Amino acid sequence: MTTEARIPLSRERVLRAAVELADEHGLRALTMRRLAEELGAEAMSLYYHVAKKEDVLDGIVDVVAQEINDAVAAVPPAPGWQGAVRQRILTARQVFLRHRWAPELFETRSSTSLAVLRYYDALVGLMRDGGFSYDLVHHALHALGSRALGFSQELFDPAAGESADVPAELAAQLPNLVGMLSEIAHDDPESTLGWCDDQTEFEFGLDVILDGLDRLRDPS
Amino acid sequence: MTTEARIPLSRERVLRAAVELADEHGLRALTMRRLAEELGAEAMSLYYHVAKKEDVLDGIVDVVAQEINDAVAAVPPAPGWQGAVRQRILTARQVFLRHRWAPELFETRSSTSLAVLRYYDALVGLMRDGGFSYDLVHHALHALGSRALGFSQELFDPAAGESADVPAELAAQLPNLVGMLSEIAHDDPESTLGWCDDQTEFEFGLDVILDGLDRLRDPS
DNA sequence: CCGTGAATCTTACGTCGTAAGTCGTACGCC
DNA sequence: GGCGTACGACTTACGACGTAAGATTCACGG
Repeated sequence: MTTEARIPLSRERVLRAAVELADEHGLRALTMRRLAEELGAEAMSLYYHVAKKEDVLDGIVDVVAQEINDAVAAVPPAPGWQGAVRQRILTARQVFLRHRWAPELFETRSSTSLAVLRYYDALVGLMRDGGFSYDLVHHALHALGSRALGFSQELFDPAAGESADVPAELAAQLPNLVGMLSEIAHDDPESTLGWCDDQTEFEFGLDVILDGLDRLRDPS
Repeated sequence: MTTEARIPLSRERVLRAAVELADEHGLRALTMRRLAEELGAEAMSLYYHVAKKEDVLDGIVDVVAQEINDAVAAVPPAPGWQGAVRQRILTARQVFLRHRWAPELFETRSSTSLAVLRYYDALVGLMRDGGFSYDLVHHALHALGSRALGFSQELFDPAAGESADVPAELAAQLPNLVGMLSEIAHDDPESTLGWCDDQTEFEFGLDVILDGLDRLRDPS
């Protein structure tokens, strides 16, 4: 079944296959052996093009970051610092939605991918143009956290409770939470996924922060 | 060297040892064999008290969450919804500072530890008392994200650049970032760690969000 | 035709989580 | 007191992982 002609391996091809593998089967499935198999090669052959597995992980972070930079470059900037930053971040978010495994990786990597730095550099530029001091930009980046890149870890409730039957005895211990969940479920009849729309919530949180930052700029 | 009398294993003892091991040597050192060794037992013996490694991880998340609940319970509540929430979150943060590995674990676990739910329940209660609708509380939890629990992943700059020598050619590609970093370094003579203080930044971001949320409450 | 160097494969080691089975010992019951 | 029983721990073993070391293939210029 070696019908595939004979495309030689290369760092690029390895990283591309790694991204594809993670997209389709998750980060946990991304092992050197599986990756080699996907490329029709043996595990050890990858090591000629890649230093070690960590190098692969750093590499695919960089691939995604470049994809983000390409995406934001393709969209004409919205007016106003806040519009421009908002648009940039939401555009970046689209890329993360295509690579669900990426947030976890971005957060655990201590690396500093050049592409990521370029992304941040442009973001800093937009804020400077909007009248921010370097000091405020610095605070702003910390305040935004991973939101600056376009994602915010859901660390609660994706399917919390599965709507129905909390064990009742447990529900009594969590009156406020149960109250909130039941009311949200009512008020939100045709929400997209489960009982809350990630995209809406992401934008809400983002706007709270951007509005707050806008008020902290030098009075104009 | 079996001088230790004969304390029998138990789920509790296993989880406690796991937390200790992670505290001292990091999450990566937390293997079933190492954990058993720490307890003076064999790896497979742990499986009598614990289903699998995932169970251990879920377990230590719960241990930390309980520690958080104990900590917040020991502090008399500050006045005002904003003060109370702020204090609660900063108190929780102290616990994460004692367990640096915990953020990563909280974020990757899909579990819903009862202790975590209790923490959120109380938080919801504080906001309700402050006049929030359930709907706004729901938005607020999303806006806060992991900040509600007391941490915000640093996904940039911990030692970015190491102060000195960016390769110069690279620096030219990142004018805004380089400008910001150099100025921050000047303006912040005796910062605690590196060139930016995590605690200060965490509080800054938290207050931006809390102030923003306060403005969104029903007018009182 | 034959080195030669780059690209790939083979083999092997140590570590991990854990399935399956074995063994010692404390305790209730006759 | 003797003894089955079952709880709690141990032994052995397997497959998957990352990767070190060395053997092998192959295209190409002399």
